[in-house]
Amino acid sequence: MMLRIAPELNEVKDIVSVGVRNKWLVVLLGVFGVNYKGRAVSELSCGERLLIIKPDRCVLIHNSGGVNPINWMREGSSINAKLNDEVLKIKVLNINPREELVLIIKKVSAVFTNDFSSAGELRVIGSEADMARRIYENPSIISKNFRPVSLEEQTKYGFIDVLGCEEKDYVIVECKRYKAGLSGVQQLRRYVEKFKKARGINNVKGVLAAPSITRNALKMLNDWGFSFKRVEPPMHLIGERMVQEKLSKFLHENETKN
Amino acid sequence: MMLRIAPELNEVKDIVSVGVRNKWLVVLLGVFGVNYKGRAVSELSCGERLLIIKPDRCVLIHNSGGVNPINWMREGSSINAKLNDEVLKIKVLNINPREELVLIIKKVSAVFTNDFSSAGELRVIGSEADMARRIYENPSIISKNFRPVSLEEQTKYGFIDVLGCEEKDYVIVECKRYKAGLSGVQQLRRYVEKFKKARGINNVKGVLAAPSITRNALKMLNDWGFSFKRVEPPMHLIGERMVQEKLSKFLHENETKN
DNA sequence: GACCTTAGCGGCTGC
DNA sequence: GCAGCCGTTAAGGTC
Repeated sequence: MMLRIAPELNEVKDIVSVGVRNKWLVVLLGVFGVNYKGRAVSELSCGERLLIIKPDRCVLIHNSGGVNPINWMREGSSINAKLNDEVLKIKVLNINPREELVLIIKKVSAVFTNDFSSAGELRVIGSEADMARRIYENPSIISKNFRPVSLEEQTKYGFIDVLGCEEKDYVIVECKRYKAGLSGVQQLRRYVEKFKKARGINNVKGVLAAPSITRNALKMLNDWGFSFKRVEPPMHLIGERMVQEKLSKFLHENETKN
Repeated sequence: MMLRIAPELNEVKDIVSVGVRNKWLVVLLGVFGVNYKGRAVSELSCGERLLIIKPDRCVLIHNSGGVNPINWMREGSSINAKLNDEVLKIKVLNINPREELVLIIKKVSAVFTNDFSSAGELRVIGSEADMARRIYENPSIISKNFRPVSLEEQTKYGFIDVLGCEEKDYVIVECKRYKAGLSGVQQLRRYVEKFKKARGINNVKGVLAAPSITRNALKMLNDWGFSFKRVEPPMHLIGERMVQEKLSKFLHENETKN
């Protein structure tokens, strides 16, 4: 572990170099500007920012607000620090795609490096896939006669969340976790059209399943002869009223399925 | 500024509380688990992680790899730390939407808090809007007879990147910065259809402008009678061969336009 | 506030 | 590797 408060830039250079070499975590709070050139070109004028270099050698530069970094480089970059002309220049390179990030560091309030071991994965409930699975397992959500056939059926034009039938008709269900918008309708439309064409049939219904839908999207849906099915968001099952026991059970079931 | 290496949890509590109260930056490297409940539900088992609380009170939890946080809360959350049963519990709350994040901290390697002033914004060149502007200003990119009429024209169904005409026909251009896919075709299709309907006309062409296009997307584009126009990515202008002077000029022009 | 879109999207999955 | 798409998407703009 290494740490300096208000260090000289040559000390910073050493700490960053050690951290990068050892694949440790590096955290630096300081004043610097950033130039990026790669998938776009960006310029970030000098100011107080937080620099993070992770063991996997991805680089994050954070402003004082916002969830997303204002600049970043993805994992596997090569990182080089060098002192010149009263500033510390950190150059970060990636190939494929070729990208370059340059930090011009003028002043550092604090810099820190330490081992940072990797830890377990996240488990999430309430995704679109959970929603599709719920429909698959409780087909009456869609209609009395709905009989699900497959889940996340792969096609060349994307995958169909739930495919099923209703008496003699095929039914394609597209799920959206929250309010459905135009793009959801377009997606459904694409699947229905391609499905009809691929099988040379015409009796294919389209259903958009979501907790709600925007006005425009509903209009478009109707224009195309599809229907909207109001479905509780995937979170519904695990809402406030749900007891902890149920949650654990759900989590466990979910886990065993993956 | 406050800092502790391998602190006791009660010290951590104090530092976090001070940092949050003063709207400072808080950085903590330690061993903890995270539970999130809000737009979804997630469970993150105990492990070594990096916690960041920003002055705007957004909260980031990072694993040792990856650009994105593994858990987070958006700005404006309320944050409360309390010691109980040999662990430090940090509860983060947001309303609208109602979300809750709970950290169970078992061990801390380092914790740090410091003022973190906000700094300037990022300037980016090479966006889709830049691409549309280039076409608007250099209409021959689309065709000899293309006459642009408007840029980013707003409609109820999304905005049209470039609208123009070719002799007696209207032309709607949808730009994509990189390889265009199915959704770009669908977008174009939507704009063309709605435009036709809104004006009660039929002579509307659709052009998808991008550096390249996927096979499926091209097929769909052709099926719908639209055309593909290969256009250099917005980065082209500012590629390797471009001298620094030109870049500065471009940056400056861009600036004066915004 | 509703709605739509982009993003240096990131990251995952299936082929 | 390409292709398509979800995401606790985030963030920004317009109506």
